[in-house]
Amino acid sequence: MDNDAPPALDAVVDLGPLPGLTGYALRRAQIAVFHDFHRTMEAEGIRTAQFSVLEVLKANPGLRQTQVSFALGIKTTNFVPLFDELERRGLAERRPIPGDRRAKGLFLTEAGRATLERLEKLVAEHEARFVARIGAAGKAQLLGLLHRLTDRTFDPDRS
Amino acid sequence: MDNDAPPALDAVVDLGPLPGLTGYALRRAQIAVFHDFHRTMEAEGIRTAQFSVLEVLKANPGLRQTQVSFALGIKTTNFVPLFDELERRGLAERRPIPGDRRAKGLFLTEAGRATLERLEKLVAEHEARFVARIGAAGKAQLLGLLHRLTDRTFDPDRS
DNA sequence: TCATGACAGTGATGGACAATAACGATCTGC
DNA sequence: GCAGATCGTTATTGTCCATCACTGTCATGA
Repeated sequence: MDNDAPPALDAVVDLGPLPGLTGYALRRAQIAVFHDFHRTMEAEGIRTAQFSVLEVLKANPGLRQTQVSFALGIKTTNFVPLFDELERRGLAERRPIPGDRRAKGLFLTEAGRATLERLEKLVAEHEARFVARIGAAGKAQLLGLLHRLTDRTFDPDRS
Repeated sequence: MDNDAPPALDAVVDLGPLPGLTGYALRRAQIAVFHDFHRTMEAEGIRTAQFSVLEVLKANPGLRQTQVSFALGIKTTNFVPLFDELERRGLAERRPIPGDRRAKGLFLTEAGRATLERLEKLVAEHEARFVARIGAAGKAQLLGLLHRLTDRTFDPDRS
């Protein structure tokens, strides 16, 4: 008897202290949520960072690149190709800023506004799936805790 | 009159619906926590994935690569160089498994065990910083909520 | 006025991390 | 003993984040 058990790839593995670590739990949850987000947005071909840029543009038309990328915690360097893509797809655009020829103001296009409306519906459904899991109260609690964690954990920036 | 105000790079920017989205809040928190982790581990030169592997090995000596990577949600493909590095640094090792010449069992070395003990102290301090922010009860709540979010959001795997 | 330094945006590049495709060696079941 | 699955590996690709170096523009003050 006794085969030594064919190793069962999904055998129960003791993760030790990992499940009790904030960072580990956060990472797993973030992966799960983003995975759902990506699947939700698959048809539209929009990724998280792109979506967040569109939202910021909607709320603050005319901001310069520096401001948008700073607000979202994206290096301006990396922001460039990200926005290039949005511009290439006709969802947003750079316009010259009257008083400063270095800077460029960022705006949604009409197509961008329309697209964003569709996206927001999808995001609402996406979000609803999580509320279904933890309840509205749970979500409120979660957001509160996360904000307390995030808020100035370290100084965010350029020295 | 009226200068149009020098744009103030950290001017208040309206993030629209983003702060209310689970995924956005999670991402920001995760970045903050990992940033702290990286700074904490900087001296030891250990990254999150490596740490998690070491912990799993400590809790389950002799597991095969497939099992460890599956348990941690890492593709075996990507697991290889990760473990190579741990082996190169003498913290862990692959050993042949008696009944199966394809498979390799993974173990901590003595050095690995010693290192891990130091790491765990650092991680405890790291963790304590967050408990200081949200309290022990807050952390318990947070972990509970995160687990409920994570747990089978989508089917976890291959296929 | 013009030289210097700061600033906005861009390009090129590299590291960490995830995913896919394909392969050699080995095991398993029929 | 052969077909098909499994284990580990290589190679390759794409995304994300970071650093460095550069251009063009501005602002200041000597």
